[in-house]
Amino acid sequence: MILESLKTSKSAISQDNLQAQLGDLVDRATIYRVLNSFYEDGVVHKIVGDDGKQYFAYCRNCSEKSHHHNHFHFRCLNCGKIECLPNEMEVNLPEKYRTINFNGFISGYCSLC
Amino acid sequence: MILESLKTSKSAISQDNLQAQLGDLVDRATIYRVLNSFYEDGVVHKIVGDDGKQYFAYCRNCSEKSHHHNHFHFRCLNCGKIECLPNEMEVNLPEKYRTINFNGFISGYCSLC
DNA sequence: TTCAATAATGCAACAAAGCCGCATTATTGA
DNA sequence: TCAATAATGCGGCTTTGTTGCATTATTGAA
Ligand SMILES: [Mn+2]
Ligand SMILES: [Mn+2]
Ligand SMILES: [Zn+2]
Ligand SMILES: [Zn+2]
Repeated sequence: MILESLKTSKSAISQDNLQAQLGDLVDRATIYRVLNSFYEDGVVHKIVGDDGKQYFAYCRNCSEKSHHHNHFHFRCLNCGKIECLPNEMEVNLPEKYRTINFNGFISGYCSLC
Repeated sequence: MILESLKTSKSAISQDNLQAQLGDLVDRATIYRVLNSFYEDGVVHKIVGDDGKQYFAYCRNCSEKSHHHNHFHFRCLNCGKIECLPNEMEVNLPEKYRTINFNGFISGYCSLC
């Protein structure tokens, strides 16, 4: 059920989001565990929002081995939607620096709000 | 004292960071309040790390009215330093979207680690 | 099919980060 | 000088996320 929600959702979703969908069918801890194992298995990517919360989005344009997650995410301060922005980014790190995790996040107002 | 720490620190710092410097001279809640009022007054900028924590960095290349905070921050997973990366970024938002807050964060390993 | 080994879940507790109300203390300025 | 205002400490509270442990479910070899 969680995988289905992730697949069909257009936006990145968080635990409380899923909890609202599932009610008390599934425990809080289980949702977190499932999301984390999806993340470890490369099924979803994880973003930490500027609200300090973790969001998860189904990997769509990723092959098994090569993931492309260097895009920004947008959160509308009014309607709350979290979107993946299309453009993949490149960031110039200083010499010899190595990226492990990219976390690009912008909050603001979407076209409807 | 908090302002002094922010001014002299080369990296963005968090509450627990300051607490370690100040000991129990200043209460936890007060540190948060001071940091937030600096932020509201445009004295510092605030970044939410991919560890979910808030970091604050003294505004260095900002004028009173125009701030330039569209840069990434880097956290070394080994030594823990948080740096402002020099390059200012531009992100293409979809039509009619408006940016309120930019939060670029990369974690990885620095040149020394 | 059966049943022991393994995995997933629920429940409760816990920790970290951050915020807020309220009483107290400090600062300001008329 | 002292009343008004602001800053602080303390305690409690919420939210987010994790973990230990007992229970339940699933798996797969005999
Ligand atoms: Mn991916
Ligand atoms: Mn600034
Ligand atoms: Zn919106
Ligand atoms: Zn380092």
